[in-house]
Order: sequence, then C-alpha cells, then structure tokens
Amino acid sequence: MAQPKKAASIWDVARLAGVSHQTVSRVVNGSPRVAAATRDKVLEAIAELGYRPNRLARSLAGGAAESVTVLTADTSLYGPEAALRGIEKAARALDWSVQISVLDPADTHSDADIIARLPRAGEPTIIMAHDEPGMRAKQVLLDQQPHAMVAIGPYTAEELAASPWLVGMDDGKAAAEATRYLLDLGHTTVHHLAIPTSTGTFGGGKAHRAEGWARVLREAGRPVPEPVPSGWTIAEAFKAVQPLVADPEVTAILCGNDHLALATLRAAHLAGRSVPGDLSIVGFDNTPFSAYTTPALTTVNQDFESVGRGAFELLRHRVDGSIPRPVPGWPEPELIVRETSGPPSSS
Amino acid sequence: MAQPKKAASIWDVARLAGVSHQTVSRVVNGSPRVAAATRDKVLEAIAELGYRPNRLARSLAGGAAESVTVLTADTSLYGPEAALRGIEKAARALDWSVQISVLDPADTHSDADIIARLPRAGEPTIIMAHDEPGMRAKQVLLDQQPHAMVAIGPYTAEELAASPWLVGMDDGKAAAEATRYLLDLGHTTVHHLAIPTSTGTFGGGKAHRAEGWARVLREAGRPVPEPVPSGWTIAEAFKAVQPLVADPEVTAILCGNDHLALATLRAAHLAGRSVPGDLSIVGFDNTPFSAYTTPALTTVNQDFESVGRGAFELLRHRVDGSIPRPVPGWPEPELIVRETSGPPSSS
DNA sequence: ATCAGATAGGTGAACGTTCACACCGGGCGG
DNA sequence: CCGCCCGGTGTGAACGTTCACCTATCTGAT
Repeated sequence: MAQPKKAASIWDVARLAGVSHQTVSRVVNGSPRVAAATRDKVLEAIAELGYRPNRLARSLAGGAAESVTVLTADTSLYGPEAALRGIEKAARALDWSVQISVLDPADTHSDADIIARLPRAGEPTIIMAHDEPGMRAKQVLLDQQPHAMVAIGPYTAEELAASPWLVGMDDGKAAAEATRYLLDLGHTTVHHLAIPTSTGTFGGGKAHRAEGWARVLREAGRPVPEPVPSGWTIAEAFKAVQPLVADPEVTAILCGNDHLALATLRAAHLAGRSVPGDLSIVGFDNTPFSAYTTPALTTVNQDFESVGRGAFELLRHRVDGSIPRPVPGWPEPELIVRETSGPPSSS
Repeated sequence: MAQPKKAASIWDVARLAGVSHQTVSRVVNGSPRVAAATRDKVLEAIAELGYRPNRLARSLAGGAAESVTVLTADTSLYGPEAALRGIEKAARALDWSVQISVLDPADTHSDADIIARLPRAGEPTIIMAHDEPGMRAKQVLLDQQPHAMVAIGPYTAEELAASPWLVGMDDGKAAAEATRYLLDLGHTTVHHLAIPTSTGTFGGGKAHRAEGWARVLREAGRPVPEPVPSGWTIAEAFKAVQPLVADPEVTAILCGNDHLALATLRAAHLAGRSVPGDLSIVGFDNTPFSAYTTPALTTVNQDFESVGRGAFELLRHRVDGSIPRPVPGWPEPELIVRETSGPPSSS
C-alpha cells in the first residue's frame, strides 16, 4: 500500500457514494440540508477512499482566505518568535493555515521581491519586522492591499489611533516606568544599551524604548547620556557595552532586551563590578531564561503571544468586515523586579 | 488606487496584449518560443495591470509542489526553531513557500487532525517533533505519503541507514563524548538531567542522549545513577534538579539542553554549591545565550540550522527523484568547553 | 515547385473545489 | 383540490493556471 497513487477527489467520493459531487461538498462542509442516510453513505465513501479536501482548490474556487502569510524578521529574536506563536495558535484554532516568510536584510529586496512573497494577490498578511526591509514591506502592502494587512510594532496611543492596521504595545511607557523605578532607587541617571531601530542606525526611525527612557530622565532633570547602540546579537551587545561597564560613574543600565541585559551582566562580572551592588541592570521582554540567570534579571514583561493573537483577530476583522473589531485585550507591559536592580552603592 | 478591485488574471493580460492566455503563460514562465515583439507587448500589459501569477492556481493545475509544510513541536525550543530557520532559508532560496503548523499536545490529535493540517494530499512535509503527537504524525505520514515526507530527529548510524526519510544528528555520540570528558576530568560518575522523550515519560521511546551517557558510564565501570526526568521548561527543570544539587555526592551533571543547564546553574548557586568547583555542569545545543551566562556554559554545539537545510534538500530529492540525494554535510556535534566544568574539588 | 522541419502561436481540457441556480417531490394552508 | 414553500439534490459555470496537442507561417533543401 501507500503507492503514490493519486489522491481521491470529491468526484471519486461522489461516484462511490452514488451522489453528485455537490452533495459530497455539502457533507464535507457540514451543510444541514443533507438527508441523514445520504450523509452516512458519503461519509462511508470518504472513509473508504481516505478522501481529504484539497485546500488549494478550495481557496481557488471559494475565494475564501483561510490562510495568512507572516512576513517576519529573524525568528531567532524572542519577540517575533513569541508573536508568531500567538498568530499560529489563533490561526490553528480557526483552522487557518499559516505561511511564514522571512525578510532577510541580506537579500536584495526590491518591492517586487516582497510582493512575490505573497502566495496570491490580496493574501492576508501580517508584518512583523522592525528593520528597514520590514518597513518597506509595510509600505508596499499598505499601498497594494491595505485591507488585507496588519503590522505588529511598538506604538504610542496616538499612532494606534491613526493606524487602524497597527497592533502593538506601548513599550515607550514601559521603558519610562523602568527608568523611573531606577531613578527612585537613587540612581543619578540611567544609561541605555539600545536595540537597533527600523532604520538600522540608532537615532533615526522609531525607538520608543529609547524615547520613553529619555523622556523620564529629562522630566526628572537628570543628565541624558548618549544611548549606546548595539546589534541584535548577544556578541554584539557584549562588545558594545564594554565602555559602559568599565565606567564607575555608570550605576544603572536599561537594556533594549534581555539578551543585551545578559551580555551586560556578563561584561559587568568580568569587569569586576558587582550586580546589583555596583551596577543595576534592567532588561526588556521577560525572555524565559531571564528568571534563571544569576542574579535573576529585573526586566519588563511583554506578552508578545497575546499581541500576535490580537494581530490575527484584527486581520480577520479587516479582511472580513462582518467580524467585529477586536479590542486590544492584552496585558500592559509590566516591570518585574528581580535581582539585578537595587540602590546605588554610594547612597 | 488600491481599491479592493479584483486582481488581474492571465486572461486579462491576454486580452490587453491581444494574445492568447497561453502565450502569456509562456512569457511568464520564460519559454523561449515567443517572439520578442510579442513578449514585449505581454510584458507591458503585465506591468500595466500589475499582474502576478496566482500560486494556488499554479499548483492546482501544474501539480507542481514548490511548497513545504513543516509540522513542528513548540517552536519556543531552540532546536526546532533553529531547524525551522534552516528550512525556511533553503526554501526561500528556491522560491518555495513554507507553511508552518504546530502540533500542540494539548489539542486532541486524531490521525485525521494531523492529516487535515496538510494543505493537500501529498503535500511535501517535514516533521520536527520528538514528542508523542509528533511520533504519531510521523507514522501517519509514513503510511500515507512516504515519498513526500522527511522527519528530523536524533539518529544513530543504523537508524539513518534504515530510514531514508530521516535526517538528524547522532546526539548519543555527543552525549557520550561529553560524559567521557567529565569522567576524564576525574569525576566518579556523571548524573543526567533528561529532556522528555518521544513517549512523554522518561524511559520509553528514543533517548539517545541518555543512552550515550549511560553507555559510557557502563563501559567505564562506573555507577549509572537513575536519570532525573525534567520537562521542557526551565521552571520544571529547576524543580526537578533540586535533589541533585542538594546532594554533595553529585559532582557532575549532564543536562539534556542548555535551558536545563541554566536552571541547574541557578539551583546550584542557590544551594550554595560553586560551579565548577563543587559541581560541573554540561549543557546541550549551544543555545546563543550559553556563552554569556556566568559562568559560561560548557555545552555541545549542534548545527540545527544545517540539519534543517539538509532536511529540505532530502525532501526535494524524495519528491522529485531527479534531484540528487544530498549527502549529510553538516558538522558533527562538538563539545565546547567553557566555564561550568572542571575537576571535582575532592581530587 | 514541393515538402520536412522549425518557429510562433492558439485551442480545449484538466486540476478540485465552491457558487448560483434549477429541479423534484411532499406537506400544508387556503 | 390547488398552489406554495421547503427540504433534498443535481447541473453547470467559475476560480487561474498548466499541459497536451493542434495549426499556421516561414525557411531552406530537394
């Protein structure tokens, strides 16, 4: 058995059951207008032939979507990975299929390249990329099929209001909260090890975390040190943070994510600075490992999985107007104080 | 612009260019038998209408695959995540699309459920799941479409030879190497904090890492302690490892992966045992963070991304016999000695 | 002049579904 | 007793491609 014989189609089932193909279709799709006896016959034939519907043909004929393409940055980052998980779960629950396509900055991405990624025109798409190709992809889709796309990203309340296709969390506010917490602990100021922004180099583009951090410092009348730019990898962060940990004036560092915080933790250790005694470190994202480092990372929890789910719901709403617009129901980012933060030693 | 107007089809292009739909098809697919003048006309029409081929229709008609479905366990694990990345990269390079479907043990998975995940019968599929639903899925596919599936998993040389649809690394050998290394360091024996096996509970199913570890101990005539079973999460590992770190007799622990090793590291720290002074810890997988813990983890590097790429190549070979069978070309697992391992303090 | 062979292009069916509609018989209100 | 509606089913077209095959036209050799 299991010869590569052709798969059974709806017609084969119809013939075997002695009904029309349409009746089979009705049975498969659970239409109520089928007599019980007929249904049983069809079901039997389906079982015997091992028939299963061809999704391709289904989509082609029905025009029904039932499928979502996720355009994402490198999935080795925790945020995109968790959001993808949320999307996949939500999609699976509704029996949608999920396509994934990674936007690699190394590829040359003309607009045509991006478009070619979509299985078909109007394919519902979620974009999850904060780098340059991601931004271009967003723009392209916004022009071409604004009703069938949703982007995940950091937002401020104003941005969300202005962009009905945007989903995300106000991580600027969370960064502000973390900064205020460190200030309240007695630190004179807080330094910032920053993740790359959408334009690649620090300074341009959106950098909500950095903005929230700077705002609090300004409001408190504290010096605002130049943020230290880091790449996404731990190795890059480790290198970038060296001057910070070497400087005894630096008593608190807010890191753009937990990987950067881990690198900072190790750099501090190697530089002979005790944490949190000499140096407080706060991370971002509450990556699973963060509770188990030694000392355990103080960090900001973000429920990316819920955001992913929210993005999926919003997409459904936008594709099919009859589905109610979801209310963003995920928890706000929240500071989790663990062991890497404390008052400065001088105080 | 950008009204949700229907996307242009090959027929629309044909009409505008004043040729037949087939000629358009030829131009799109780069057939040589089209006059230059005709080609230009068609190209122009394509540009004007913003036409792009519908992949669905293409696959339906052509039977051509150009698409792979990845059935995976939880992507929050490093191994599957990295392998998925490898698959996606390889697929993208060839312009194949990638579908992802997560096998959640929490769902009830009848065989039918698993089959329903495939977009269509015979859809080329890669399975990447070491747990129970994954094993069932593997069996189902093996029965239904053995020529269009590949599984990723741990293997021994014999298993690989016996299963032309299997791709993986001999992590039993790597576990053996790590165990031997610890023994050579002077440890009397090595304990094992084990990841779950394919059957859920420890003991059944394939557990190559555990087997390699036990074999070396037996060969060296050392006592083989009962392996300690852990779940996949760090929290579970932290709980499971408590008795091990509390026991001063235990001087070396081989952990099933780096997350478990991290939990062990923290548990040891809290129990007041110094690493590697009192206790040596060796992880598995060389997860990115492992080089930056304090102390940095000794671990076994595994190039999952290459394995993913290899799986994709093998799948192509199996689906289309004309493609040569790839030779497994990835690096062998390799022990990376960092800071969590050393001779026992008593020696 | 004639014809084989190449070159350029067209025609119709097929892929596996769903959709819109037509059909048939029986129960029920008038 | 008639007509209507409705449950149950069938028919044909459509979705957007590719594939297999057919038809012109032009070339150059016989």
